[in-house]
Amino acid sequence: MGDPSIKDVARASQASIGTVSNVLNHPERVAQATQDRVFEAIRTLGYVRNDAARQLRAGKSTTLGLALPATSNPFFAAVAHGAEEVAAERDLRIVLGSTGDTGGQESRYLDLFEQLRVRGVMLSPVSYDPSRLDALRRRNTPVVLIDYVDPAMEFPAVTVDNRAGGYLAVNHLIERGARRIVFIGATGWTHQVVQRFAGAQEAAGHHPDVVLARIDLGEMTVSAGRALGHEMLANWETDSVDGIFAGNDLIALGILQAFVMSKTLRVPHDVRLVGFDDIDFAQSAIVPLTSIRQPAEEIGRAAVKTLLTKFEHPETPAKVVKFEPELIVRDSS
Amino acid sequence: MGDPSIKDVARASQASIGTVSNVLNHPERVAQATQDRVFEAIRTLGYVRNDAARQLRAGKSTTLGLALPATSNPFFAAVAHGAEEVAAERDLRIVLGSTGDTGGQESRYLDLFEQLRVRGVMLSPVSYDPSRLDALRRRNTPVVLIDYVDPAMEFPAVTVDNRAGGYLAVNHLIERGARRIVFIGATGWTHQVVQRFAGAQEAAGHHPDVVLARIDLGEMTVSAGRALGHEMLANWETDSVDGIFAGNDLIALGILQAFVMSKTLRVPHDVRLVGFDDIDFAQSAIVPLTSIRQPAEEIGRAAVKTLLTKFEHPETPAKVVKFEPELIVRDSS
DNA sequence: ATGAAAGCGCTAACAC
DNA sequence: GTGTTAGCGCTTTCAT
Repeated sequence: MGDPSIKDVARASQASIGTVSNVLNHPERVAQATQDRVFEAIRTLGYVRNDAARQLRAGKSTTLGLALPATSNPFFAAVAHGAEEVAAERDLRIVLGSTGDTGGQESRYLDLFEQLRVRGVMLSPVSYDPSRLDALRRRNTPVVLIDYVDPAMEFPAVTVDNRAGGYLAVNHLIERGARRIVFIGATGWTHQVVQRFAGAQEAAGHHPDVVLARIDLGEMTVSAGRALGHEMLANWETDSVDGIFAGNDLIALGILQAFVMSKTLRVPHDVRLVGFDDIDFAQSAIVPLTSIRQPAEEIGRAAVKTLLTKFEHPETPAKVVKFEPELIVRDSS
Repeated sequence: MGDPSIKDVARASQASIGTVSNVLNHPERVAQATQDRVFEAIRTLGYVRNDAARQLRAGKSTTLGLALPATSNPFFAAVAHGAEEVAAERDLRIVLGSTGDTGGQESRYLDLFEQLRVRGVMLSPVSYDPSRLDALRRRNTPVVLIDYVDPAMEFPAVTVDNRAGGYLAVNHLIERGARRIVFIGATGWTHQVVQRFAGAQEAAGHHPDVVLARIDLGEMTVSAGRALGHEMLANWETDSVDGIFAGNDLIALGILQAFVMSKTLRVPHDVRLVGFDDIDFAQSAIVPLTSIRQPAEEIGRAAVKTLLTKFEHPETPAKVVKFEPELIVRDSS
């Protein structure tokens, strides 16, 4: 037979099911002696509340959906960590989804969140589809965008000024003497990457003698970066590139590794390298990595807080929380 | 008003509730024309299945619980990734919990899993409590242990031979000439760490001239390692330590960083350093890190597969899948 | 091929 | 303080 239900507890403790429910949810309404009997029965039966039944009854869940491009990237892991921290304080749980750099799983997780009737959704969109989010809004599920501001300003957002970050990175590269710079992005560009490149272009635009190229990877991982690094080495023509701005730290670390292993190219002597995110491992890299820092945990915390505000004041107009990126100079540049 | 339910769909499509349900779950029983009408209504109404109601009716969920010590550690993130991969193939979803190095949240997540009526639990126990797991077994929820074999062999497990890993690490250190070795663990030792130390002791035991000490950290993170590194530097007496075996790569990377920054201690010249896990970032470390590799994603995949087997053949006796760790020699030793 | 109805476990409204 | 009951949305007999 199945799990003990509230009905079994009622029988065992000689109370009605309503009373058992009250013991659990409004103990102050129940006599002490009854409570004792009920708790005793709960213990001996090993009763545990059935969350599905509760939720069905309540009509809404106590879960938040969080969809991020790549949870294995320490940057996003930190965002999730910050979010969990705040959520836990309110006894909210988080269902975390990894949508993939290319967003292939994005729609799948949104489906899941809808089926789960999550109380709110936090999404770092890869393939931004407003109609998808409209559906959420029609069911009154608050949505917060992470690292994307929708042009119509319909949804609140928590972002970092990626464009400014891109500017900082390339401007720094130029100040350090780089003139032939390449930006490493990814095909199926996420909005973030587009913005970083835009900032990079702006910085390069101020200097007529600077050339800014770009290369797209299939995914923004260490191994993709490493593969690219080896490829660049194989085709290296002296002076072809003297500055690299990697779309994220994983790529930067991969490239760095390839260069250092080969021993033919020194960083920063031959090529200057800047990453993005400033993950923890950037500073313990083989050549400590110059990077653009984003406050990962804070972003996660702010996203949950925005949701909490929406719960309490549904009519709050969409607000954008914007963090400023920071250039962290280390040895790689 | 709330979300559209199956009832609304039934009304809008002039079909009964039962028929709508059949369209969704057993389309072959329903005439094509009816199906078309139903799907049309689903679309216009924006109907989405209510997972809570489904689950209540079914009596069980389609979710797996996975509790790991620290999801921000790339090693565990990779384990989770492997698990998700296999789970997704079977349309199972995973609720991931971070129990904390000290296991403070372990019980909390087990509670959650019980309330959720998850179909199976994967647990890397920090504070192993058999009675807690017995409760799960009484409700016929399969459990797989990760990186821990319970002495009674009541639960299947997926493990790496941590003891062998510890042996490999210290044996290697000794072969490279280290004689005064220190192991860095954590208070509230997890079973894994205990085993690693046991293996370390065994290796040291073969060499009468080798001294093996140990230091415990509050948590096994990069910053805890870095703090320890600075402390060690401050109290450095020449020749006091010539080999360090860190309980995991995060600690090793932190120590490494402290040493390299100070420039007074060279790795491996003055101290040889070995980590554990072989996370991706170990090879791009400032001094590429020698480490003991564990097949993270495979562990995750094996855990889910073990659960799947239990679903299909509940009476299968508990089996232990054991992976062998591998010494990866890089520059730090 | 379709419809009617029971019931999963729970909470809240109401009656006593 | 305690008990009774309706109903959340769904799937599944069982009739028709």
